[in-house]
Amino acid sequence: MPRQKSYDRQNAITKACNAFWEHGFQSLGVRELERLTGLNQFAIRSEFGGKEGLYLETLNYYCDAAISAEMAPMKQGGIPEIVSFFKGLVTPGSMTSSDYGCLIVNTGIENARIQSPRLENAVRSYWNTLEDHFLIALENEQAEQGEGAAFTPHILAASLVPAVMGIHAHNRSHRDQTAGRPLVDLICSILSGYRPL
Amino acid sequence: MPRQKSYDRQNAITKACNAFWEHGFQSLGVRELERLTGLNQFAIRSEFGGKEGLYLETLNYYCDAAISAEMAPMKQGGIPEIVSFFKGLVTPGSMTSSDYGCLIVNTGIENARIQSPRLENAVRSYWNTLEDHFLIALENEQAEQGEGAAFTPHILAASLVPAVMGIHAHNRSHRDQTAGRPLVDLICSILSGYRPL
DNA sequence: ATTATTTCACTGCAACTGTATAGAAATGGA
DNA sequence: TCCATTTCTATACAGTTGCAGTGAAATAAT
Repeated sequence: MPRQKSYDRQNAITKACNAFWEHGFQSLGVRELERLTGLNQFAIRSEFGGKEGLYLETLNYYCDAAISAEMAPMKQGGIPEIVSFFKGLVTPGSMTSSDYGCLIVNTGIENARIQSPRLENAVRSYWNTLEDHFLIALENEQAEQGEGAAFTPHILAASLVPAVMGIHAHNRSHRDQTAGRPLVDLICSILSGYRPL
Repeated sequence: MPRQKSYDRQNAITKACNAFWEHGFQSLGVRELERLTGLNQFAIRSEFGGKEGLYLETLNYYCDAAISAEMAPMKQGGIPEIVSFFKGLVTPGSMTSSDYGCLIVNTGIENARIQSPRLENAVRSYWNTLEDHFLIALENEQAEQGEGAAFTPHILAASLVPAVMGIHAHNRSHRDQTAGRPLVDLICSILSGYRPL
């Protein structure tokens, strides 16, 4: 019965994600958004609930992709998997590596003004999820090493999260997805030091 | 001969700095800027060269203040002065500690769209200055320790800069100027480890 | 007091914002 | 073919943006 849609929903979300990632939320007008995603204004409103709705959808898409592609291995792993995650932050081709930094970091900084609780929750949830993954991997590691482990999982996990933010922020600032490598190397060497041979 | 101005220039810059720090550049309209700074539109245009001119002035003010208040000690110091700098990032009352993160980090992330070369230069210059201060302090430290120092100054300096960004980003994201403390502690303990008794 | 100069408050302007609405176009069943 | 339903394009709308212009107010030297 209905007329067929002129866009592919998932494809539009992917394009919207890239667009917001690069330009931010406020700077990206609805008309430019149409152009970059292939959506039309009616679709943005009826399918996603307006610009903010579409943004929220892209945030969820980004989070899910990052979690399943980059974080997930840490749940079954230890320090080596954390090291892999950090290396992914500055490895071209990785989901979590981009000249535009990280959509969540960017949102967290921009959202201070927008003050949208929905956006705030999405951001907070992402960082909680990351910290949880770090924590699980560190607890796995601790269980493997026994009581002699030279770190406290929950404290170390809490300090790795802002390090991730800093790598992203540095990448975006330099518009270079490998710019944060020195800190990645430092973190990785510290973590490796916690893992006796 | 001239009519006296209704504002104090330095006071206006200070207020503008706080306003931009909290709200960002794009989100803060000229009319709200008037309200928050005590300036009038004519003054913003004639005295500062419009909104972007005023923003640039606040960036310079912020940079100068941060450099002289927090970075300067590192030029004559070593690792203890670097440690002090990091602690300042999460110490209420410090110039470099704020619930709104860091004006320069925020600008670096927001400016990806604005693409103003003047803003870009201000940001880049700030991070270069910080890295230079780290480098000098580390070289001082190395000179004091002799050839046995367990770090390479220019590599370590380059990795400390994104760590600073991450602490700021974390603070802003949590709207809590002490939120980045776990990473601060981690960095400080690493640095202290580089300094034999 | 008159004058020249500067700063002021106020209004106007074109461009843009996100959203809403209206009518045309497409679709598949009756 | 006609119809109900959905999506499309296009226009309209009220609100905001940064900036420019205009005449009044203030100031200090003449």
